[in-house]
Amino acid sequence: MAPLKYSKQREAILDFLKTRKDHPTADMVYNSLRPDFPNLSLGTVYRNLALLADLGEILRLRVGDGTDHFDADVSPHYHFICSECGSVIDLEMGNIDEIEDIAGMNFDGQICGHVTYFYGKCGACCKSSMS
Amino acid sequence: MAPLKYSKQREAILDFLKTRKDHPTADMVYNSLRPDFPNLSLGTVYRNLALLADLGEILRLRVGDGTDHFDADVSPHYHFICSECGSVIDLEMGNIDEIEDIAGMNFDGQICGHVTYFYGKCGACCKSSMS
DNA sequence: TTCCTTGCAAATCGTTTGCATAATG
DNA sequence: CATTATGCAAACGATTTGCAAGGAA
Repeated sequence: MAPLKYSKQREAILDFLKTRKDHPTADMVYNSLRPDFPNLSLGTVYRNLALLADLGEILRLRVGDGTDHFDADVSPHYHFICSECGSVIDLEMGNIDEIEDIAGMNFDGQICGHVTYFYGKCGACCKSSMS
Repeated sequence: MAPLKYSKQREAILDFLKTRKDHPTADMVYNSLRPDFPNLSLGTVYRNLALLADLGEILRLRVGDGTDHFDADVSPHYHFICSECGSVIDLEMGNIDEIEDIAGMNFDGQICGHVTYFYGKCGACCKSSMS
């Protein structure tokens, strides 16, 4: 559908995301890449993030803070969002796909996916608030 | 904290939400109430929805379609979002709170909540697409 | 040369906010 | 009367888009 041509901006955006585990926003990507691409435009960042997400090369996380976060780790895993500092952290946890079966029991449609975010206070915030 | 005064707009907004099971957006609330309140303003709708959500009288649902949906049913339950028609449907399903325990097992912070949305094709869309 | 991609700026969309006025307690 | 709530419009932040120019195939 889309013959897709190479662009060094897109490559840089994907490479950058792969180096990060903190799930940056479009703006963070933009600002981090500006030193290397002085006339990079925010529009290009948004366009490529959307494209990469559509291709399944990255994940778009709608964590509920108003701005989308992105993750180059597309393997199935879950995220935790700290209610204090807002950081988005990967969770290493067992499979919970059975919740789809539970959800589908009294439902007359097809469930083929779910999105789950966990909330609370992260380790760092727990420590720093030992008041 | 907030001495809260009565307003017929707020009452109408809450009453309206209670009559609906389809989780309207702010704009839907606004348009549905306009016949009764010709000079109701969208700002008032947003202000009251935010207020009611803060008070815990309604739920704000961030289903991922860019606009918030609201639900006057504040009892614990889950939602399904149809990927075809976008409708937001209540699910009657058993408790899955154990996913928080599973998530917390290898995590050094405190997990005190989760948000889960199920996706797929709703009953109506399944029927209408029996191609 | 074709047409995808970029940079830039303007436009959109959902939502929030400032302010003068109206309504509540 | 003290204050909260409203309507209106302007302001906002995140994201998208139109367009002319640049770069890949």
